[in-house]
Amino acid sequence: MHAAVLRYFDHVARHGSIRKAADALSVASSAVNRQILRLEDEMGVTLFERGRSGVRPTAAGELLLRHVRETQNEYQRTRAEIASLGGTVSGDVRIISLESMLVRFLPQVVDEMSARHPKVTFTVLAVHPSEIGEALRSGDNDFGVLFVDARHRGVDVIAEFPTSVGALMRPDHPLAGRKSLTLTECVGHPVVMLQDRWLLDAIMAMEFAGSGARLSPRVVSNSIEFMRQVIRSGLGIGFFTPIGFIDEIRRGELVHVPLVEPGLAQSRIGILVPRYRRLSPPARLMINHISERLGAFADFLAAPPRRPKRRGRT
Amino acid sequence: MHAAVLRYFDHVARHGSIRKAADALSVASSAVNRQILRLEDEMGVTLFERGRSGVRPTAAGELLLRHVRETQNEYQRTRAEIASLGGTVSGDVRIISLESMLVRFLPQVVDEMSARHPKVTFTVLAVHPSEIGEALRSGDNDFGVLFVDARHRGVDVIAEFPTSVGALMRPDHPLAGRKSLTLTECVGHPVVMLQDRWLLDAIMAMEFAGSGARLSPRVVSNSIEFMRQVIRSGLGIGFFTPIGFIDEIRRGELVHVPLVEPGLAQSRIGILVPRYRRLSPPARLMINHISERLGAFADFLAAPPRRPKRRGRT
DNA sequence: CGGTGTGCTGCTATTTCGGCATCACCCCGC
DNA sequence: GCGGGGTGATGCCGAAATAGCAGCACACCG
Repeated sequence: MHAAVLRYFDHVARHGSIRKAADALSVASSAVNRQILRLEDEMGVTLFERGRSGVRPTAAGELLLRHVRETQNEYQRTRAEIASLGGTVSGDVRIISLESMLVRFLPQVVDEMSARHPKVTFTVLAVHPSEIGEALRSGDNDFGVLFVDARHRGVDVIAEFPTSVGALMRPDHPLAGRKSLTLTECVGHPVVMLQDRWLLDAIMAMEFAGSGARLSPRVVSNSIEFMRQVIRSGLGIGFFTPIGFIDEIRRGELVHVPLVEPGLAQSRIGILVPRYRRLSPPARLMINHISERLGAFADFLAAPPRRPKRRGRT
Repeated sequence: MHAAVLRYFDHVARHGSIRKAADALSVASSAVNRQILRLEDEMGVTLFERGRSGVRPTAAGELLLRHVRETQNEYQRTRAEIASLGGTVSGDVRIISLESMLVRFLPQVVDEMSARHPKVTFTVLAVHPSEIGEALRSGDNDFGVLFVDARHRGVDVIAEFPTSVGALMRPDHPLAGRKSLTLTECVGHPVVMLQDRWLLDAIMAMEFAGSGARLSPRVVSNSIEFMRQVIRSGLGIGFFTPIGFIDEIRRGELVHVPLVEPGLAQSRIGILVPRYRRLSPPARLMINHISERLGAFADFLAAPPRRPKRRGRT
């Protein structure tokens, strides 16, 4: 429905090059070039600065770019809404997430949603904490499953759940019997650490650094899967939210002891949506589903993991 | 830049007929028809119900229509924003207004703005009070200069000014010397009245009706210009905000005595914008200018003509 | 100095689009 | 019943917009 020049313009801006954009679009570069020139003529201003190694949007180009991308996003959302009139929910749901949610939680939720609504597609991306703000505001994503951070602006938290960040260890670890722990109590026990600023949010990094606790990292990695194996081998304690390890905890292979550090106790995982963004029907369904599943986990964690009795939902 | 089918689709919905829309667009009806058919094929749903006497949007059509119109509005706003980068402000400012503002106030403001920014065009419409909500929410208009009414939802009041609704009369009228009046004090004096629900807002109609004051209307009309002449002839008292008669008041040809009826004292004229609407640069300028001029009038009315004082406002 | 990258531009083929005439249908008034 | 005027849909054809190909001019780099 929308003119091809919208896609061309968007791609050129993304690739920073007319030829690369044309390549990605599978059209001749001359076609893309002429559309851009015609567009500039229509607008009466230059939209790209021509450099020796490509093009870069001018101020006017940025403005028009915002309009073009918003139009494309709204078009997709409108199509999904129209399709949902016929009873079948369809469209693409775009989620940005904490890495820890990508390990167990979101795959399961996506699987369930996908079975229930076969025509819905999913795009789930892990984002670097520094890019969260831009990723939410750009309009490219529907919502995020992230740590709630008051520093985010222009973002609404439409559901949040307490997460007990805690020490993850084998059941035969000396500290495994404790009901709760402080970081200082962990001093002396070997720990496994995450790579800086990734996986765990910057808030937690600050808390760990500011607590004054001297933890001796035996293993450092940025792979949660690697960490999982390391902790199961008994090489040390890991500090995580339990969500990525829910299966091991249920099976009794790992024990999660909540930390009672004052700052960490308030950690919350929330569903964050860009303010003023209209959500597509599948996005709304997905949010409902994630909320439900997160609530179930919160219930499970509130009840002692000794007895793996099922709380409520299926 | 945008595909022609957007305009076609919008016009067809507005006119309720493909042929009429094609006529308004100055294209053959077959062209418009084919574009609509192609659009429906692309969407996979019927967008119009074909009736005996034209077409009517289906639910899916309404959804797409909203997207199309929003896209067109945002495009105009974006163009104005790009144009303002070059220093010259341009674009169309769409205002809905009280009729009383159209008589003296807005023409003057438009004239001043038009002189300062020659490339800005203006669309100023008087709207029936019952249509204010829709007119603001439809996205077709930038803002309204209207009585502030708490019943409006989804609308932000970004500036408001007290208006002293009062009795308008010749200087030689028996009541002309008063500092203030109540409606009951006007009983016995002939008055000229406005036609119901028009010009004066519904609030005021309620107030007039509920005050129990029995006023004898000698002349009833819906034309402010006609009222102006009638009052100047001394046929009676009129009840208006002074804005439409500011020239006569300044020249001493008419006197405006504020009413102290409890409900009426709180009347305010405000600049109302649809919530979440991004304003184009000329619209912002126009709002600033109107605010300034309204503030000047408020000052003029607060202090007798001999001593004009300024209240801070830019 | 050629090699590779960039954006731009004639030329030509193809696709799309618009205009005209026409058809089929429906409703209303005579 | 029967035109007349209204509607949207279609076939045909010319015009306009678009895309593809090849090539140009320029800038960088080793």
